[in-house]
Amino acid sequence: MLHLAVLGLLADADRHGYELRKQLIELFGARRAMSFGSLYPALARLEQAGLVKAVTASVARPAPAPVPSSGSLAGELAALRARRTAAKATAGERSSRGGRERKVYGITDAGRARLVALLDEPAGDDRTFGVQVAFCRHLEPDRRVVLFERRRAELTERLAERARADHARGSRLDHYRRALRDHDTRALTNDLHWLDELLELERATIPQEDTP
Amino acid sequence: MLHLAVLGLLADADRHGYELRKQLIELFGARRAMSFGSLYPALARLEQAGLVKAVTASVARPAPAPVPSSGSLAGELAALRARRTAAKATAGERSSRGGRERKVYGITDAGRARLVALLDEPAGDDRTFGVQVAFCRHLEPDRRVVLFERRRAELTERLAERARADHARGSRLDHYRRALRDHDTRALTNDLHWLDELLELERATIPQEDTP
DNA sequence: GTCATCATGTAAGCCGTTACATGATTGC
DNA sequence: GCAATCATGTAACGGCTTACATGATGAC
Repeated sequence: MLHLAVLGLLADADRHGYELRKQLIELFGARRAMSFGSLYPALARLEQAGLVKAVTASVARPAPAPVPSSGSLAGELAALRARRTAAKATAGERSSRGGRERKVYGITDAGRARLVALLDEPAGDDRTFGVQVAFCRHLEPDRRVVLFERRRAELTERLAERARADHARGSRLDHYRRALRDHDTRALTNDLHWLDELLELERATIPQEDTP
Repeated sequence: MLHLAVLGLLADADRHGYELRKQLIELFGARRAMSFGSLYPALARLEQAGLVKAVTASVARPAPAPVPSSGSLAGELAALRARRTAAKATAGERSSRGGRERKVYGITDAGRARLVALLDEPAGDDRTFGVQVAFCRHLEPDRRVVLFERRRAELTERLAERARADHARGSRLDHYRRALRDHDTRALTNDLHWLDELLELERATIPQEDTP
């Protein structure tokens, strides 16, 4: 899910980790946005896999003047500070604000391919489907229809399962469980209607290959 | 979440692990029901903590005739088999069907206390709130109101957050993201209405301490 | 005789979280 | 000079899943 979200966002524009998370919050809300603790390692893994590449690395050229190690801890730290300040001074495209050097990532061709593959894959998770919808413009129109219809089938199946269970049980549920169940069913039905709307619009815009 | 669900179900009646999971599926649906891989260890932990106790253990009395170990693997296995068959033959309350001996658990007083504590705790997770509602009849009426109102505040906050984000962004979202956002907002609003209904009913049945 | 269902458990692993370590810059 | 925000990372841990091991019983 994280990979999907990161690749999806980077498909729009190059970004650094911190920025990525802010976007995640804006798009999915604070509680669904992954924490830095998983975001940064994920970026590193994606980079290693060649799906993403650092565009503006804090390159820190071979160390301007290597600063012979004095052996003292304070000296080492001072050297590090100096190196960083230097890097900042020379980094042309940096905006004036911000603390540490950013590491800006961009998506690669392999990354784009991966993104499409992840969008095309069955969701598994409810939240994953939401992310897929958020980025589904990167999908071919016909694959988008498949995505929506797969989801539709899944929700229909859940409703059927629910109906079966309701039938089996003689509706011996207390007030709260009944309220919960009814509400869930309504939510499921709303989801289904929403999908139908999406599908209708999708089919209206792509009347593909119907002239024999 | 698992602890809450298990304690909630055992508060209704004594059950064994396998049965517990079937109930979980019926109540929350197959995809939200925890797997055996987490259910059995959870039961063991709850038992150790004294929140649950084995009611019908496969007691396997000190081994009817200890069967002096022959040293051969086949012999050991045969002995085990015999012991099990014996246990089955003597277990009075077992229903005729089923394979292995069941381990039926019941909730203890400490377990009931824990259940109420877990119901009273802030949800954290959306799914946890659902489980809390399913078992909230074990809560005192006034605490139930607190549970619902806390949730109400949480959802209201999410809607506000969303409105803020919508305002900040000049609504530059593609079709799919806008559809997703609108649908989420509608779902949130429906949840809020549902909670209001629950709260209204709750207050109607308990007009507590209003005569000064 | 073999398949589905009942029944209990263990082990490995995934995916995420919180908490910590580190530090620059801006605004009050 | 202090807090907030920007910025990147690591380490420990949690909770759940899958896959595996084991086996009885009934139905077909």
